[in-house]
Amino acid sequence: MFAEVIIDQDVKALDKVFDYAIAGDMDVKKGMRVYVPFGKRTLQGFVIGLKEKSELTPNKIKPIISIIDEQPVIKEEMLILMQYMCSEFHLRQTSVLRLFVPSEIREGKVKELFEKYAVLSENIDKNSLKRAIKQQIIVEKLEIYKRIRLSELKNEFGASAVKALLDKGFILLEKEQVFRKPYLSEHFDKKITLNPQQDNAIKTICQPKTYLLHGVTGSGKTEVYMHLISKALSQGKTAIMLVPEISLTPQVMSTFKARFGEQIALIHSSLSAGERFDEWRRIFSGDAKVVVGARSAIFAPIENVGIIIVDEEHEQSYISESNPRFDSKEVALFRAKFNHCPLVLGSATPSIEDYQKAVTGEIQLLEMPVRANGRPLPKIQIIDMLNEIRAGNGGIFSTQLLSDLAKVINDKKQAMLFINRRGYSSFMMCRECGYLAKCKDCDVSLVYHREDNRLKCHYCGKQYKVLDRCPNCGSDKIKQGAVGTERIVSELQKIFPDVKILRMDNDTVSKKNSHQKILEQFASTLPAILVGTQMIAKGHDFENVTLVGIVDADQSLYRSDYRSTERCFSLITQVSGRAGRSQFEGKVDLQTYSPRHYVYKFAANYDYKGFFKKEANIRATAKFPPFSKIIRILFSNTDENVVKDELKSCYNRLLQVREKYIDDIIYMDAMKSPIKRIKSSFRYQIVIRIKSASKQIEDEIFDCTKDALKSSVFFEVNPENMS
DNA sequence: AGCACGCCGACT
DNA sequence: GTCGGCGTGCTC
Repeated sequence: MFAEVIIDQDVKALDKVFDYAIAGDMDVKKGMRVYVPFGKRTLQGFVIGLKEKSELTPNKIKPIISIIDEQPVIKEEMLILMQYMCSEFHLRQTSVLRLFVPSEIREGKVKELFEKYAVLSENIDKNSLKRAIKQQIIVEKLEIYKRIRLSELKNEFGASAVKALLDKGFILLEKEQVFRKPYLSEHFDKKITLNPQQDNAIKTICQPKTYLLHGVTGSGKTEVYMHLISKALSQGKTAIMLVPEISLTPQVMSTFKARFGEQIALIHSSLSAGERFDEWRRIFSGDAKVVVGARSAIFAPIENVGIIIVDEEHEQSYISESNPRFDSKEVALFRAKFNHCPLVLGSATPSIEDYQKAVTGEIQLLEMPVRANGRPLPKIQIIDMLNEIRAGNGGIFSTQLLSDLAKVINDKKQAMLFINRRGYSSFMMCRECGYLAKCKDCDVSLVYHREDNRLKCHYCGKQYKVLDRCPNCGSDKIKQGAVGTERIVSELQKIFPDVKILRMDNDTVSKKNSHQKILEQFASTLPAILVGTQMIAKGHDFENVTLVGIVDADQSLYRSDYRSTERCFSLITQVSGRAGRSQFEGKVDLQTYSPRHYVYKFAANYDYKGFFKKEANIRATAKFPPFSKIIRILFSNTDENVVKDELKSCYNRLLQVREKYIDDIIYMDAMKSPIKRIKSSFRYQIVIRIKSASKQIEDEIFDCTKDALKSSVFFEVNPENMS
C-alpha cells in the first residue's frame, strides 16, 4: 500500500502529492498525520489518499516513519472540500489543511485535560489497614460511591493517605477527559409563539438549497435560526451557524448557551488555546452538535449537518482579507451541498450580489418585512451639515442633534452616537506646508492615538512619538484631522457636563469583558449617551434608547470602491435599528455633507428594494460586480527590482490571455499599489476587470502568476480594498 | 522550506 | 592552491 502525502510546509514548491510506502503493520488511514522522511529531514505530512500502486520507480519511494494521530484528524468531507477550495480560491493544499486543524492541535502545545478518579482495586487486604484509620474511611467511602475524584479525596483525607493506598495497589486510577468549558446545563426550549412570517420562514426552509432571508431589523430572525437548529437536532442532525465576529457578544453567546446547553460549541477569537482545543475535540467527537462561530467555524469537523446558517450575510468579514483568502459563504454552500441540507443567508440588508441571485432565481428569497414587536421603524432625519456651516456652526454636532440630545436627557432616556472611525482623530498634518506624518516602512499615514499619545502605523504596528513641529518646514501648526470617538466624547462632555457618556470602540474593548462592562453600565444609567464605532450597531436591545445619532454618515461613502454605497446603506439601517426597540418611539439623526446622495433617500425610507434596483442598475451599467469580476494580483518583495521584473513578465503573459479573450477583458493594467511599501516590502499590482464571471478566464489569469518565484503573490477576486 | 551540488573570488 | 559566496534544483 502507498499513501499520498501533503508535506506540512506552506510553500509553493511543495504544493504537491508525495507517495510513501506503508509498512505492513502500520494502520495508516486517510486524513491522518504522519512523520515522513523528506530529503535529509523528517517532516509532518497529511495522508490525503491511499492506493495499491504508485507510478514512481520503487527505489524512489520511502516508507512512512510513524503515525501521529491514532484517529484521522481530517474527515472525508474535508478532504473533498480541500480540493474544492484549492481550485476555487487558488490556494495551496497545506494552507487549506491548516485551516481545518487548529494550530493548538497541530503543534500539540495544549494537553488534553484529564480528571483523575479513584476506584477500589479487587485485591484489597482490609486487615492490613487496622491502624490506618483514614485509609479505612477512604475505602469505606469508595465502597459506597464506587468512584471519587482524586482531588476530592486528597482534599478531605490528605495526600499521604491516598498515596499509601495507591502504592499498595488497593485503589486504582481512572482518567476521564474533561473540557475546560463547563456549560450551564439549564437547557430549556422556551416556547415562543412565532408570528406568521417567522412561521412561514421556518416551514419553507426545508429543501437542500440556498435561501436568502431578508428581514428588517427586529423582525425576529434569530428566533427563526434557533427554531431551524432545533428542527435539525430533533431530526438527529447537526447545525452550523456563522455570525460576524463583532456580533459574538457575551449576551448573544449566553442566549445560545441557554437554548442549546451542552450541545453547543462556540468558536470565537477570545477563546484561549486550551478552550479552542477542547471545543474542537467536542465537535470532532460528536459531543457538540451545534457550532456557532465566526468565519473559521465553517471548518468545524462536524458531521451529518442538517442546516447551515450565515447571519448578517452581507458582512465583508466572511471573506478573509489576507493570506489564505477564501469566502466562507462559498465554503458554506459547498458543505450544504455535500450534506444535502438547506443553507440560509440572513440579513436586513442583503449584499447586492446575493439579492441579485435571488432576483434571477438562483436562490430563494424569503421576506420578513415587519418587526416582531409590531413597532414602526424609527424615523430617520437627514441633516445637511453644509447648511450648518452656512449658518455658522462649524462643530461636529448639528443644532438638531444637540436639541434632540437635550430632549433625551431631559426625558431621562438614552442615546447612541455612532461614528465611523477610531482614535481621537486620524492623521497628523502640517497646516503650513501640507506635510503628512507617514510610516518609515509602509508608506501610509500614521494614526494618532490619544491614550498613549503616540502615532501608530495600522499596517505594521510601529509606533512613533507625536510631532510638535513639522519636520518639513519647522512650523508648529501640525495638527490632527478628522474626528474620532474620543473627540466626540470630550466635546459632548463639555456640552453636557452632568451626563454619563460612555465610549465603546476597538481601543476600549480590547480588554476581556470590558465590552460587557460598558454595556452593563450603559444599560443601568439614565440618562446616558453611548458613543461608539460599528460595534454598537450590532444586536443590543436597550429599551430606553430613543435617539440614534450618526455623526459622519459620509465616511463610508468617500472610500473609492464600488461597495461603499452598499456599505453605507447597511450601516445606516443597522444603526437605526437600535432606536425605539420598545414602547418608546425612536428617532435617528443622520448628519451628512452630501444629503442629496441617493443612498440617503432610500435608507431614510427603509427602502431596500428601491436601493437595490438603483444600485444594481448602476453596477450593471458601469460593469461592476456582480456584473463583472475584478481581479487584483499583488506582488511584493523587499527588492523593488525583483517585484518589477516579475510583475512585468506576468503582465507579458497576461497580454496573451487578453488577446484570447479580447471581448471579455474590459480592463487590464499594471501599477504601483496605492500603499507602495508595507513592512519594507515593495508592492506592485495588476488589476483586471472581466465582463463575465467566467472561472475559465480567471484560472488562465492565475496561471500567469505561477512563474513569479521570489515575490509573494496575493491573488484576489473582487477585493475589498485596493491598498 | 532546507539542504546539496556547483561554479567563481580573496586568503590562512 | 583552498574556503566560501549564494544561484539552481530537488525532495516521494
